Amino acid sequence: MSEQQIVVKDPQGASAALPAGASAGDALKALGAIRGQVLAANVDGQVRDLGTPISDGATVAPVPADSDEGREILRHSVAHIMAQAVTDLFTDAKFAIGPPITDGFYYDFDVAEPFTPEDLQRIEDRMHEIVRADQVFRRRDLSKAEALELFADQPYKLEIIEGVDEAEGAAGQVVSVYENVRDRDGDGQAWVDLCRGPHIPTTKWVPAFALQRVAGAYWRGDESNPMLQRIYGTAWESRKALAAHLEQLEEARKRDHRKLGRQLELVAFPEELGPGIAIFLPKGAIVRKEMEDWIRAETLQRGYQPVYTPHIGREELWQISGHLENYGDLMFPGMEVEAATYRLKPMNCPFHILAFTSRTRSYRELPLRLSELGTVYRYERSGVVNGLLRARGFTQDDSHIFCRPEQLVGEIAGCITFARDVLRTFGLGDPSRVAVSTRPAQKAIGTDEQWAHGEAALKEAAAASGLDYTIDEGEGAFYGPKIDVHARDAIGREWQLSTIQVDFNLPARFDMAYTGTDGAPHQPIMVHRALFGSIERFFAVLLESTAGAFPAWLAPIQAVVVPIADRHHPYGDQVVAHLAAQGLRAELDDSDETMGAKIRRHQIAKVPYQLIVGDDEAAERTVSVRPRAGQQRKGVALDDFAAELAREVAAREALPASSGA
RNA sequence: GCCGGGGUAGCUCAGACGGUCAGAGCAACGCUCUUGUAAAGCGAAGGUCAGGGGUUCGAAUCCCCUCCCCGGCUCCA
Repeated sequence: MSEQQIVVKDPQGASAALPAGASAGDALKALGAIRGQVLAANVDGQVRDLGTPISDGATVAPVPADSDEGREILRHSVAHIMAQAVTDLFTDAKFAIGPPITDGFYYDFDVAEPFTPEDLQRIEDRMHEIVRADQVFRRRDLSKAEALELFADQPYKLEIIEGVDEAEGAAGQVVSVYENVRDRDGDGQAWVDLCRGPHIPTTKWVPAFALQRVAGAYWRGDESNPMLQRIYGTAWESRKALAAHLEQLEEARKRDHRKLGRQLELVAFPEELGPGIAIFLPKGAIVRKEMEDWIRAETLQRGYQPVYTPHIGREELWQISGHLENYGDLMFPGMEVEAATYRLKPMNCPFHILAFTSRTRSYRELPLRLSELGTVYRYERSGVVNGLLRARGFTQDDSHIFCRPEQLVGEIAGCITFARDVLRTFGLGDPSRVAVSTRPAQKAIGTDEQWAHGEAALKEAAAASGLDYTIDEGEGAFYGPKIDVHARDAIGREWQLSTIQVDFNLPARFDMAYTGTDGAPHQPIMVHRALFGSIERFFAVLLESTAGAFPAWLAPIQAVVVPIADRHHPYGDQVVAHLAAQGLRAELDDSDETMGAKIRRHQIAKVPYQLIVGDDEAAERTVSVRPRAGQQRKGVALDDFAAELAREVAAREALPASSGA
């Protein structure tokens, strides 16, 4: 057959002739496209194994190991290797699914006893053996019946195979499996897994991996299903990339807001108080107050009106709103008082609605934007509480905008702009992701038309913002669709912060109305929005992103005066007074310590500026300015420094993300 | 809520086959030192070993229950 030839080309148009039956890998070699590590080939827009036979006229592009696609293939392959190692060591283990995920992979197993850390080490050792054994990944296509027989003792695989027909229709009669050929010269003894692929050519193509942890996970993510044991791992295109990733994880651990919150004396979680409830200590309270002052001023400027509403109210309110029915599990139990039941508020919405309905409203008042830093309480399940990121009591920068239908898109657009301004001001840059969430499959109230209208308005406003957005199908709140804004922090992690929600339902449930130009009552549309999301969560993100090195305008102490000897205390007091007179937060360190110890302490506390004062400075009315990061400047006139710092604070300058880290 | 791992002084941690195992460093307190750029010296003090129950001659150590924390799952701002 060698006389038969096929021609392949690369996306740039270069072509090469190959013998018939050549593989994708052969094609890449012929095209000169294998440079460095290539794990797979993109054939006519589909990622395939290097061993896939290719047809005449195919366009073939390499999938490099250091691309997102390449890493996914690598991680998925390592997941198979892990599953093989587990089944080697635990012969009765049933295995479920093992996909690649962001930065790694996992595989779920059903085993009699949960894995121990020692097991993890054994599994990892066995995986290294498999990698060294240079096992080939070979694809085989089977009929459904063949697959059912092959996996007869693997109930989870059977369940997946059974589902194939429904998912893919009559054409989906064929399922694919990948076998790891364990003995290259031998009888074809292989470890087989149900899989779509693609995979790396052989196990020795795994440059670097590590197993990380074991955790319980429900089969198919449903808590009514049995709990499986999930092993998480990570794999990279090089040892260096793996080391960099592990280092990044270590950096994240160092920045943990619970740890920094304690070290920097910002927040405390006293056990006596109960889980998920935080105390803001004086230093943390200053940072929070600056955040609150900024958002309050900004909110007023954008035409919102402040309201204050209480923490508790009669249960009837949440019956009307539907929260009790749809959200009841997350509410603290009722308090019986004078034949009525009161509840802590899990949301501020009904109270803002009551502010609206406190009298008749005219169309002239719309859009009516009510705003509050409202503290809410949610009975989060015990296992989910996580410092300030997931608390049982937290404060939302919550606003509800009541508007007419034709105002809706404009109001949403205004919220998106506002959300971007929040992120930029706090040094988080532009949103990393904007997602429009649509109607949930279950537990949703309202008509299809209302949902469609809300979703359309959100998409229109998102498109108008110029930001790319994605659709999160079925992720909306029970009362309406929403836009979530995500931001990336200084070490690359993504957080969901702002949320903007459209709601036709609560206005109806509360019989809200305004008088229109026609003199008749009309129902307003309601927009819920929280831009920080929760002050506590945003605070935590800010803390982890800056590693505690807050920009000067947020720093609890902006400048600390370090006197060289006791005799410099009077001048130090003058410096502090001078700065304080300009509204700056300055302190004198008059503790009984050496200067070196003081400097070290304040450096660790990430104070933006240390002002060293001794005989020279006192005589000349200057300070030696030792910034948290960068060069020290001696002999700076006190007036000049005060003016500089005041300017920096007023401008809310965000420091470079790396400073002080 | 579920699976797994934890809880020793304010903080970080040692001690754990049951028997001088109640320990260290830092912080806080007292005294001395008065300092020119990331940790001065000395002293005294500090703990129902998360809480409760059990096994034992004897429990920080073994067993059970509860509380709290951590990593995940589910859920979420």
